[in-house]
Amino acid sequence: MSKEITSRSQDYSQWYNDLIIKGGLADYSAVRGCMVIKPYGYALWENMRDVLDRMFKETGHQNAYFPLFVPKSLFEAEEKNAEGFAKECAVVTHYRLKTDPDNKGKLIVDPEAKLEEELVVRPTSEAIIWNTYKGWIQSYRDLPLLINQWANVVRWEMRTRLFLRTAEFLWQEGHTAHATKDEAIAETKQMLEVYADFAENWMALPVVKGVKSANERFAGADDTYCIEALMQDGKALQAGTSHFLGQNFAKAFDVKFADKENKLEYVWATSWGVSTRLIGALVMAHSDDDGLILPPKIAPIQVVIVPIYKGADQKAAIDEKVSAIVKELKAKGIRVKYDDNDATRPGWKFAEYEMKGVPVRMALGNRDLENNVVEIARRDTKEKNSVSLDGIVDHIAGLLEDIQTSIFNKAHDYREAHITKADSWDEFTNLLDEKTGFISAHWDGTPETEDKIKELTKATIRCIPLSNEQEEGKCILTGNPSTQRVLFARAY
RNA sequence: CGGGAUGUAGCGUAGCCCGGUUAUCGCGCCUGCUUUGGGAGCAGGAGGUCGCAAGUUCGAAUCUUGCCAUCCCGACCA
Repeated sequence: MSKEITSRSQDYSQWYNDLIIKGGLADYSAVRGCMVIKPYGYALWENMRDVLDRMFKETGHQNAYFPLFVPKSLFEAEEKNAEGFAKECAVVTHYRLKTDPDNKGKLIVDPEAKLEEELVVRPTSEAIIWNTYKGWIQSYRDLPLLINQWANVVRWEMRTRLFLRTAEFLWQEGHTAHATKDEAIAETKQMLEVYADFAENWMALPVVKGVKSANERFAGADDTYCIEALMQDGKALQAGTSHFLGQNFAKAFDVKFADKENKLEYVWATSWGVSTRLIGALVMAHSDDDGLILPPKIAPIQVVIVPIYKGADQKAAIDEKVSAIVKELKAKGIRVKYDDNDATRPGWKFAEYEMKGVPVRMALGNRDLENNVVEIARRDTKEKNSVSLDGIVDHIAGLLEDIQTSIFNKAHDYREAHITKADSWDEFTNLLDEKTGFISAHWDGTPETEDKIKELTKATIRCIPLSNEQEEGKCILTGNPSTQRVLFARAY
């Protein structure tokens, strides 16, 4: 078995899978298209979830939980939404098995137990939630209604990839109801800012904030705002979306409220979500050929301490020193692991924690104790230094901040270097094939042109950046007049 | 659902073309001793319906047919 992580130049897809499996985040499962998130990967998700959850609550949201199953009649109420997801829905048709009379020890679906109405396993929860909101909202005093749910959803994808696209995935979905259009739009934009803040300041993942074109918009939304990230292979990844749903769901589910003048109005809606896909984004944005590189702020283990010793006496001396350091680090809120497992040797541990992306490693042996120092290695640059044990805790705290900033800057520099303007079709296609990344180009604004470009190049419009400057130009494909550049890329 | 490939121990594989003792090798696993500053060494050991089924044959991992599963490339997608 190869102990090396496959070189990214050879096979990016293989590189990505190796990172996740060898980094201990997840495994393929026995179920088609589904994955098992292992404890280390789940700890990472929990850290991300905790930060996001706090941000949601700080912006006035509450958590709730809605059913996994959506009756088909409810699911189809909002036509565009239903159509958009129809092709990837898992459907429950029966509620019982029975023993197979012809095949001992086997079970068959009991044909007697067919459901009157099929249940759709939620691919997203707008339908069941808006059906519920109908009963919760009567007056403007009930608004705004600001709810988030942490849940799993199922989308029966043809082809799957660990974290990026699995048949079942974990996510959060916010669903809000508002009295006015402006308030709903403000909510949509606010949550986009929350996502961008989380991506950049916690995941060290630089993102472009923007609006989707009509083709890429969420089924049932009037506008889809998104954050787009760039992976190290030059492909874009949608990292989060925030939808302004207009009154589409209110009308589909007949959710009206009495305003101050006692007039009945449909409510205005938003929904927004991020998923375990963010972990995939993290992996592809920061890792190198030696394994994962996790941002300190969300890494399950921020510091690992590896003892190096011969015999019980040396071990005892190291244990004593380390327990004092661990206590101090924990007091500062630093997540530290002392790996004194005697079954594996130091070299093994070094490689192991590098693959897991632990930001800082301390190695402490007899030699160090004599000199009152410790060897500190940072994962991102692989620099190793001998550092005095006096004031070590402050040094580590500073180092963690440095690493957080440093990996953000590295990803940011890469992203900035891969946003390129194209002003002719040849330039556009060459950039896509040779340089990759985001291509900033003029587009005539029609879905037909976007489709044609996708057909010819596999590139899609990732977003129309919010910070876009208005600029006269000609569409890259048709030459028709255009007022602004949009970002194209090949995407996951 | 179209195109391509692959199924041999927990993982990765040799053997298949050209049928013939007890199915190869590495990693991992178990026991013991020695080790421990970058994936340890030695010794011993356990582990197999060769994807499933039928056929050809004295004899099938190997040939034939059917089925199943998985992976890769498309279409679809957070």
